[in-house]
Amino acid sequence: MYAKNDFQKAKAILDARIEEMGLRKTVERYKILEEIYSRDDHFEAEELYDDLKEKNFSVSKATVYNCLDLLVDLGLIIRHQFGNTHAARYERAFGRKQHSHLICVNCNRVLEFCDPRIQTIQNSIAEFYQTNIIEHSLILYGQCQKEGCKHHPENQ
Amino acid sequence: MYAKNDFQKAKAILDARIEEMGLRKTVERYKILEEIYSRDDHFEAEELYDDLKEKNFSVSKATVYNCLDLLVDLGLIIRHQFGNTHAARYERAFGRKQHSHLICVNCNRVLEFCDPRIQTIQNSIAEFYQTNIIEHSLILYGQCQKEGCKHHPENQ
DNA sequence: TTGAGTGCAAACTTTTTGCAATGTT
DNA sequence: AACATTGCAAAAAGTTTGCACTCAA
Repeated sequence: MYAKNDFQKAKAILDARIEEMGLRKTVERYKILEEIYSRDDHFEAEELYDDLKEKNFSVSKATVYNCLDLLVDLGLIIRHQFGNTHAARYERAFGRKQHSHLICVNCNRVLEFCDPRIQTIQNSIAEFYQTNIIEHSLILYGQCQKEGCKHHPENQ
Repeated sequence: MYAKNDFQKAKAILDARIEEMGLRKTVERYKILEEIYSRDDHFEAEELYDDLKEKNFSVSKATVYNCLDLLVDLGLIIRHQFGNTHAARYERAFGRKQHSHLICVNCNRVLEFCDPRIQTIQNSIAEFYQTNIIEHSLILYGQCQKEGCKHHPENQ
């Protein structure tokens, strides 16, 4: 299965980096990584916490947050700060092609899209300002036409 | 003065829309708008609150937040959610040309830049997905070379 | 054995809410 | 006078921290 290979890849990197950094291989870290790689969406820390609890693998929130930080640092997951919600959202880094986000301001649904021109822009700016650019985030806010999207009258 | 005209323009709109919506012309709303239009940066709600207090015009935080929401809705100010800080940041909408942001992950400084290609991308995506796109946000995260930028060793 | 990592609860930060007091219309 | 708006303080929401206990090395 596609996602399973991605998890194996991520796990191998986590393994290697944990050893390299002299950290400990705790059950929690691997369980959390596995849970994340079983998902295909943009989730909040709280959702991950609830999911694990529901699957009878309870971890404390502190551990969830600690682990998310570690996985972001290692590049195994990506953190987003969308403008329409308070909480940070995460997604796995492998097995999903690089993409940008189109957020529906009515129903909060996230649509992913790719456009190679963004990388071109990033390269131009990096060169112009002689700056080392680490990453970019392009978010479009719009109104999706999907069914079930509750259009607020004031947004029409 | 440049910024003063921008404030007058924003104030006129606020005036008109307040009447239109049957809201009340409170001193607070105009003071807050004026304070915002005297600034040229990306500030947090708390900073605005402190500024007003320092100028001997105290408003409650509730009022600051309420007013910021109103001004965003009316398009007189712009709200940003940058990924490196917790709090939302705001800037005035008039008198500043449309721009994107380059954030230094070391010192949190905000550099503004313009690139017309972003609008092109937005238009393509809007057409492709047959979606009404209201706004876009492109944020680049990098390491600036400005003096006083405290480079964290782990980021090098 | 040892100290990194965990769980828990308390603290903290940012934002929202409830309610009585105020002031615009 | 009516009620939208304010101030204040308390609550919420998301995240971080302190500390005692646990378990991987």
